Amino acid sequence: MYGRLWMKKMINETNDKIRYTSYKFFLEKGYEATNIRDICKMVNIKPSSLYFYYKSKQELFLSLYDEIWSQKIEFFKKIEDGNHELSYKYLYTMSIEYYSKNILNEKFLLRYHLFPVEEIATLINDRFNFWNNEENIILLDILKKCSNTINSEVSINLNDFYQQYKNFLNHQIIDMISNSIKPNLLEQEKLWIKFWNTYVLSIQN
Amino acid sequence: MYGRLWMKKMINETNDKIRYTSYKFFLEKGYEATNIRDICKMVNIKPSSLYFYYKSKQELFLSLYDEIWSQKIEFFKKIEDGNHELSYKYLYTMSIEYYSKNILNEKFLLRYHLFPVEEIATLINDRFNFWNNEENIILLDILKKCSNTINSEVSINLNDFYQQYKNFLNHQIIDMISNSIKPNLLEQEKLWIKFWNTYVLSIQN
DNA sequence: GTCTATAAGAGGATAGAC
DNA sequence: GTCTATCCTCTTATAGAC
Repeated sequence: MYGRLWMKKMINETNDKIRYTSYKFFLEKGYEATNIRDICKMVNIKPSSLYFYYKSKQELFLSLYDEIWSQKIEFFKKIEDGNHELSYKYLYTMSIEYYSKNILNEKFLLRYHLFPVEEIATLINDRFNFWNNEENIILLDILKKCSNTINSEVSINLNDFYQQYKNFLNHQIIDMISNSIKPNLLEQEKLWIKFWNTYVLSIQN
Repeated sequence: MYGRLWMKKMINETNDKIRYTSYKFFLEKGYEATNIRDICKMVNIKPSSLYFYYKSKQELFLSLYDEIWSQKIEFFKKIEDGNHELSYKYLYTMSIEYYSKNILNEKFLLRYHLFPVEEIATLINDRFNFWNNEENIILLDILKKCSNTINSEVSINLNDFYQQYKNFLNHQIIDMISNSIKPNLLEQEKLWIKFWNTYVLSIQN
């Protein structure tokens, strides 16, 4: 279940039900197979009532899509501005914690990134580029701070490291999505050490 | 483009056009967003003609799904029965060659595995289990032969190795699908060495 | 085998009352 | 805000002629 402001939830309960229900449908059945009538049946309203909140199915979907991204960005902003000392390992640990807690959000994003819906493809693509760019900026900022705080014996090319790190994380996210299980702490530790050693090894050649 | 017997192609041209067109639609637009009318427009026939070949949209889809799996199984059977000396590295090289050549088939399978279509979910699931089991049997047979031909200094648990090997391959397939690029031979070589070294290292602990 | 014609229903969306 | 009623379009699938 994706997070929402508690206050907002109390202001308008129907809208929250709509959002929660349609999120689940868009995630599991997909955009085309999700229909307004079924959403409304779950929420116990008539279709015309939904159109009071959203002018179209598209608008409803895009609003959810943006909220998922926005929530992720906020999480990493908090890490950057938090008072915990930043390190590569800490960023990785926090990321895995976020992704395993919000793995359905990642499944949602993956679905519409890998298999775009024609009707909204260009809209989604624009939004993806925007949010992905936001994420890149924040993560590169965090990585920069990491490289400043530790006095590392290896000098790292941040852009290059970021690419490999992202690839490493993406594989784990895919595994979580397809296996529906979270890696335990020991496995995480092992995977990180393996990644780190391999990376350091590769740049020393 | 997925392969077909040349003879079969000549026997019935319309059916091949239907199969080729619907394959592309099911792959790119998805099952729900693909409609019979659009397929028929591309093939230059009327919808009622399509129902001469297939009794329903489901049947058409399932027929394509099975052909994709069947083709893959045939490839690995040929490797097993071929006269080339079997080794882990050879299997890997041949697999990558197959996957990069037929990456759209893998995208097709991934799509309906990760995001099942409700209407046909149980049917697809049964078929997936069947074909996946076939693949496991053949690949384990090949791996067994590999472990026999080489006089390896490390003794390998085949089932364990197979799991890790499959995981390793799956990550590369996902990368090919999302990046739409094939890894070059040098990268393949590097990835394999990395995988092999890490695996041997891990079983020595 | 391919066509015309059409049944039968599902889906997105709106008008206007309360 | 939520309802009833309804419009219009799209979709799978069939009947029956050629």
